[in-house]
Order: sequence, then C-alpha cells, then structure tokens
Amino acid sequence: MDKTYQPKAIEAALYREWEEAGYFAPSGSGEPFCLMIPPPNVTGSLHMGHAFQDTLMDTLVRYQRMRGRNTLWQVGTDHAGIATQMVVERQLTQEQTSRSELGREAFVQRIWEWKRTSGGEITNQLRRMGASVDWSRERFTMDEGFSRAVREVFVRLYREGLVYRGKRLVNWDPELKTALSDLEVQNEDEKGHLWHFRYPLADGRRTRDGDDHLVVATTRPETMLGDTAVAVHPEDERFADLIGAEVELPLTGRRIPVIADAYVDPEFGSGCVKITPAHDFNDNAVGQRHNLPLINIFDAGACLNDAVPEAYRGLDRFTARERVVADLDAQGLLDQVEDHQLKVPRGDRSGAVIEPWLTDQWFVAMEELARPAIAAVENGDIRFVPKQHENTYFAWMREIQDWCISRQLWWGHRIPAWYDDSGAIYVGHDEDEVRTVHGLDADLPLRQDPDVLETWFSSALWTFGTLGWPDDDQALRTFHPTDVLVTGHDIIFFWVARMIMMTLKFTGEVPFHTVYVHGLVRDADGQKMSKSKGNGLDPLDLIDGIELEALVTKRTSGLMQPQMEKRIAKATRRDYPDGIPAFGTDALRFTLCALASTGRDIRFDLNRIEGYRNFCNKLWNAANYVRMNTEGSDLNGEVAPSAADRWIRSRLEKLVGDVHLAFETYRFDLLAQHVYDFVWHEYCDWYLELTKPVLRSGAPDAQRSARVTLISVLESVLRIAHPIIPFLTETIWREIRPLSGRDGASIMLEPYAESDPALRDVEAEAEIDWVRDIIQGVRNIRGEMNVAPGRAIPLLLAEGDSTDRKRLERNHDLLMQLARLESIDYLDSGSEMPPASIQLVGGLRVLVPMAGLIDRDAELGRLDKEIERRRSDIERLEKKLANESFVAKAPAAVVDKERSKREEAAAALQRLEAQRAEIAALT
RNA sequence: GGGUGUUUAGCUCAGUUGGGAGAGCGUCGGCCUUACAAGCCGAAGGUCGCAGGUUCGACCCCUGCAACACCCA
Repeated sequence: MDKTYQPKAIEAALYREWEEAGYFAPSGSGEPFCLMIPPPNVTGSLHMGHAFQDTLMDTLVRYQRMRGRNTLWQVGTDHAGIATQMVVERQLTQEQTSRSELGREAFVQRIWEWKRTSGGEITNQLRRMGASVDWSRERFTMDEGFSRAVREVFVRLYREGLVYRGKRLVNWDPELKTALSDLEVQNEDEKGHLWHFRYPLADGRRTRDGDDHLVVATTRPETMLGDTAVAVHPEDERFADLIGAEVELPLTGRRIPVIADAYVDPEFGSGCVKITPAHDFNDNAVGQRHNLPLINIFDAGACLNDAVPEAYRGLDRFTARERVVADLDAQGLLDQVEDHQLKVPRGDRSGAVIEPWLTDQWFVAMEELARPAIAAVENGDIRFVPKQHENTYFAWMREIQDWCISRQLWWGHRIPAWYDDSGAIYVGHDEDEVRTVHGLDADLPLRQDPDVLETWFSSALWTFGTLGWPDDDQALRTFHPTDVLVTGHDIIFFWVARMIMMTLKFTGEVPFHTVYVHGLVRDADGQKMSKSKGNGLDPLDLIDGIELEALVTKRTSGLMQPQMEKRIAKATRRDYPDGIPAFGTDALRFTLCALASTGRDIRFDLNRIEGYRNFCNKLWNAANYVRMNTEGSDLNGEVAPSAADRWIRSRLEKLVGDVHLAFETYRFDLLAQHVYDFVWHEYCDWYLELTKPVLRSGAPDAQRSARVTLISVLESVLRIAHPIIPFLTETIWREIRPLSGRDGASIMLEPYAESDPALRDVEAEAEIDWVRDIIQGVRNIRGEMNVAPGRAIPLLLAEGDSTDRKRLERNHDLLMQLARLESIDYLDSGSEMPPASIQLVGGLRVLVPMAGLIDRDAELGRLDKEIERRRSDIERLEKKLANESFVAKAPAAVVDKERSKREEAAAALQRLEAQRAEIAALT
C-alpha cells in the first residue's frame, strides 16, 4: 500500500472490473429494489447537480444491494427536444447551412449522428462517479421501444378525449418558433416603461371630467394595434355612463367598445384598460366573456402581419413599439411615460421574450388525471421526503392547467395524428392503422402532423416505459412500482407530478412510493452555478484536478455573453489561484453526502472536500496500520478481549444502528457524519492508540485479540462506508481480505452490517470512558501548563473507590503509554501529597506533581478558571432546585439528576478550592 | 398579492418525543510522538433573528414582527 491515499491509482480500473463482472445488474434474488435515474439531457454534461444526485442514488443503491435486495438502478438519457435541436442547429449555422436547407429527414439523421458521437459523454462521467447503474438496460427516450410506449399513451389519451387539439393562446417563442408550456417560461422582473395613451371617445362623448378621451396604460404599446375593447370596472362611477360607448382606436381607423369587467382594477392607473384578446392571457379571458373579436397581429417571428395598417406591416415587434409610441406622440395622444418594473416572460432555452400567440396545438386535459394523483399523495401511497414538498405538489396540482404538449420542432416523438385534405384528424399508432380503423382508401392523401411531443410528455412515462410497458414484461412485474425517486425540487412540476399522473393512468400503480427531494447545489457564495456566470464546477475537475489556466479557459469559452469573459476570468483567478487539486471520486462523494441535509440550497465549498479527502487518507492510513500489525501474525486461537476491544465493538454496534436510521430517514449528511466520527474519533483517535501498548508488550492472547479486533472492526466499517466511498473501501477491503477471513470477490457483494443491540457493552464503554478521561486530564495539564509532550511525567491518583482501583490495575499500561507517564502511584488516604496540578474524574483525583514541571501562578490561573466554572454550575443548579414548583412538577428522575449534578459539582468545587489554598500557600 | 422555507460559534451547517447547545473548516498555543504534517495534542469562541405567550423549565411548542431566499399569480 502507498503511504498516502492516491485515488487516481485505484478508481478507473476498479469500475471497469465491477462493470465487466456484472455486479451492477440485479442479482435476481431477494426482494426487488428499484430506482430510476432522472434521465439527464443527452446534450449535456455532468454538472454538480448530477454528481450530487447520482451520489445519493448510488449510495442508496449500493446499500440496498448489500442488504440482499434484488436491485435495479436503471439508467438512461432523454432526448431534450429543444436543447438538442438548438445544439445541432448551431453547428449547421457554422457550416453555413440550416435545417430548412437540409430538410427534416436529413436533419433528424444529423442529430442521431451527433448523439452517437457525443451523447456518450454523460454516461462516461457517470462511470467516473462510480455510479453502479445497470448499463445493460440503458434507455433513451427516443429508442424504438420507448417511442412505442409514447405513441400508445398518446393514442389512448386521445381516444378517451383527454388529448385534444385546440386553437388557443399559448406561450410562443418567436425565436425558436415553437409553443412552450407554462413551466418553460420564466417570469423575470425587468425594467421597462408604462406608456399612457389617449384613446379619443367617439360620437362626441365626454367623460365626467369633461375629457374627450380615455387614458389607457400599457407596457406593450405595439399590441394596441390588436385592441378590440377598452374595459372599465362595472362599479367605477367615473365611467358608468360610458359603458357601451365607443372609442376611436388610434392609428387603425377602427372603433372599439367600452366594456365593463371586474377584471379591471379601478385603483391602477387611470382605471381604463386596453383589451387585446389575441395577445394577452388575461385579456383573452375578458374577450371570451364579452365575445370580443381576436385580432392576431403577429406572424410566427413576432413581426407585424397584414392585420395591421400598412405602415407597420413586417416590422419587428420592438421596432413597431417605437413606431407606435412615436406616431401616437406626434398625434398628441401620448399622455405620459413612466418607468415601470414588470415581469417579462422569457423562454427558458432561448431567452427570447415570449408572446402569447394564437395557434393550433395539442393539449392534455389535466383535471381528470390530476385527481387520483392528488389522492395518491394524500393517502400516503406516495410520500415526499422532506414532507413539506407535498404542499408544493398539492398547490400546483389543485390549480392545474391543461398542458400544451405539441412543439414545433423536428427532433422528438412525432405526433401520431394524420390529416386529410378536408382537415379531418385521424389519430393512431401508424398510418396503416389509421386507414384500417377509419376505412380510408389507400390512395386518400394523408399527411402526418409535423409537430413533435414535448420531452416531458415522454419522460412522464419513464418508470414504466423503460420497463417494457405496454407489453406484459417480466421487468415491469418485478420492479414496478419503483421504490424511490431521487430528485431536485425544481422539477416537481415538470416531471414528478406528471409521472405520477401518467403512471397511475396507464398502470394503475404509483410510479414510486417515496420521492426524496434534495437541495440544489450552489457555489460557496450561495449563487446558482451556471455557465453564463462562469461559477460552475465540473465534478471531474474536482476528481482529477485542473490547472488554473485550463480552468479559466474552460469557464470562458463558448459563452453566450462574451462580455462576461473578463469578469469570469478575474473571479476564477481570485477563487482558485492554484487551480483545483485532485481530490478523487470518493472524497467528492463523501462531501456530497455530508452536504445533503434537509435544506433547499447546498453551498459547495472547496474546504469541505479537502477535509473529506483528508478523511479518506485517514482511513487509508488506519488500514495501513492494521495491515502492518496483523500481516504474518497468528490470528487464530485463544483470545482475551480487553476492555478496549469490547469498547470498539460496542461503538461499532452503535454506528450500525445510527447508519441504518440515517438511511431510513434519507439523512445522508448524518450518515456521513456518523461514519466520519466513528472512523476518525473513535477507531483512529482511540482504538488504534489503545492497541499500541498491547501490541508492543501485551500477552500473546491479548495481542491476538487486539489484532483480530483491529481487522474485524476495520472490515465492518469498510462495508458500512462502502456505499459512500466505494473505491477506497474496495481497495482496502481486498488488501485485508486474507486477514479478515473473507473470500468474496468484491466488497460490493458482501452483506451490509445489521444491527444487534445485544452487542452493546455498557461496562466496557464506561471503563474506556474512564481511561479517556484520565488521559485527557493529563493532556489538559500538559497543554495548559506547557509541559513538553515528549517528557514523561509522574502521575498520582487519590481517593476514588474500589472500581477506580480495579480499573487502574487493568489499564495501568495503557495509561502509562498513552499519557506518556513515568509512573503511576495510588496514594493511600492520609499519605502526604506533594503540590500538584489536579484533574477530577468522578470521585477520583488525578494529580501531576508540580515539582520541576509546573509554574505555581499558571496553575492557580488554571484552577481559578475551573473553580469559576463549577461555581456558576452550582449557582444555576441551586436556583433550579430552590424552585418549589420545579421540584413538585418536574419528573422525579429529572429532579434527581439535577440534585446529583449539584452534589457532584459541590464536591468538585470543594476539592478544587482546597487544592487552590494549598498551591497558594506555596512560596 | 398568495404561499413555502430559512435565521444556532468568524464561515458552512447538525441539534431525533421540551430538561442549560455540537461538528467540520477557520483562529490561537504546543508537537516531525514509528499508520497518517492530507497528521497529533491542547485551548478560545454562541443573550440559539427580535418581542410576547404556554410550561416548573423553551434552540425546540404557539402568536406577532423583522431580514433573507425560493415558488406561484
């Protein structure tokens, strides 16, 4: 074994071996346990969010696999319609061509090629993370089998009337020229203006104030060309007599009515609102109530169409905005302009301002699907961890809107609908079936709907579609419903809710019993990691390390906003002056587990991963110690377990219990914490040290016991830690395999430790606590009194009881060596005591003679501090015990406990004060 | 505007039925002690956001307020 832990040397080869040996596939025996990877975007690469999520899943999966479950972790990617199409279109632009030039078939072919060459990146990264997914069952949302499931679902929903085609306002991305669902639109606060326009009243009418016009305010002046009404509040007395009157809509020569609708907020602006039913969701609702005409003024690229006066036709919407404002101003109809903060809807992929636009789209009627999905969470068939996310889910589900599922893209599942020349719609699995079912002639021209389904429509079928549905597949019967979904709260609506609805609808089963919702990884300052901000970290750079210059280049290349380059480079040089060192996969995984508490945000700080890399090294070196002290030794035969041996086994048993509880409650942070504490602060800090005196000079059977315990506890803790840090534990485990008496091929296949409370050893724990207290007492004196660590010092013990005396007998050698003592003497009562520095361990006085070692004044200072501490304890306790209602009402056990605390503190104080008096008397 | 969450040591965070708060990192002091300097030993550091209430007793339960974050409209 190397002297220090070298992750690079062990990781890659081990993974290949595990994979080739087929350890990741279900064992075929035991109770099934199934987890589906949330399919990452095939265009993407692994970011910290994936690394985090995959680590938690792998930890869970390895745990269940070791516990004997028939475990399937199914992997795959989704085709990410818009994102993928954008990537390939960008390539075409660089090649001076375009998708329209290529044609649909060639373009789709081109995407498949691209997927073949670079789509494997993310799966390779998954391997580097150590993810024990079953690669043999890898799925892609565009695979033929899965596509069949998608078509089947669409057809069935259509036949039940739950999928329909309708002309409605949708969120339209004029850049990508496709519809988007509500969830793909981000509403961001932006600075803009509120323009106030005067709309002249027709027929010589006037307002109560005598004006010949109404004032309307808008943030989108260009839409006035499509106005079909002006609305006021029905109870607004200012305008009551104008309801039913008309205004002259400027620039258009049209007259539009003044209508009354409660949608209008009379307090806001002038109390009059322009209504543009074809270009605003709220106005559209008003328009429906009043049967207003819809005037669509945009083409697909959001340029003005022929419905507007000639002067404006063909103008881009933003140019048109300027022109409209200028023209109204010229006519004296611009009342005022205010600065205004407004929510601007933008496409989450393109960043373009979204237009509500009237088009034909396919929708899923959600209400009927939502009802059982809400019930499944209400009745506990599905539970969210942490539970508060159920509220988010309910809130959205109870106000669910119909879902626009068609996208005007070429990459995706083509909608299985055909039209004849009269516009009649035929939906079916394929054209032949459509003709047969509807009795259409073979020569009747049919054309398939050009649109595709949005990606989430297909990923909603992920749990059952990947297991072979709609066939009665063995895998489906074995592994569905799956057990846990591990996911981020940001896609509860996008994905989780839709999976629940679709899965219930088509399988009658929930897709999973538990949704474990983790937080989102942010940078050390709490900022969201993103390419555009240049603050993202690539998990592989944490694993392999990266030089500063390479990191700067990586962060500043391919930016959407090249002007950010300087700032990103500067920040990167500031935050990582020496680049990033290689920490290894295990350290990264341990860190990610340790950060997985219940919060919504996780700050990733390099200091944390460094600490856990050190932890890996600690475990590595502990193993090295164990190996050095056991190889070539006789490990068979009589053993005489010492208190220390019994103690560490008892502590191990506590660890086992804690770890299982952490898994049950999805507290990966506590899991990591427990493992860390046990390995470092119990096994390494104490047990290894406690074995040293024995191995140096103990009796043969005591030595044998220590060696057997060293090995056996190490071997257990490796199995316990394996789900978190698979590479390191496997490597060490194989090193010590011959010593531990195991002969399995891999730690992956070994059973996980199960809890047995009978293994707790209270007596041994008390005895070792006693030993530690004495040693720590001596160390405290050394540390505070500046006694050189290497200097052996005499120790005196006084008072105490027979237990103390027995414990001293049994642990004399341990104390001598661990506290670096020259001698230990137990003073009889009445024998003379030299001036000494004191520590109290229960009723026992632990004394270090001062002669030649300790400064009188320093010792007085130390005693004063100690005395002060006891005094304040006593004061607090006495106050409490003097409170009659406390004594009367608190449980007797609590009162007794407080009493004995007071007795102890009082006794200690008395001793310390006596000691202080003696020291003070010295000259 | 509606909703959810957070507020504990310098920083990042734990705190499991209410019984005077813990860790890691950082800080200070001492050590190359035969597994580990990616280490060892010791120490300092907190009116648990604020104000009330319930209780013998509140970081924990209730109410209000403040700040921050996120979600929805």
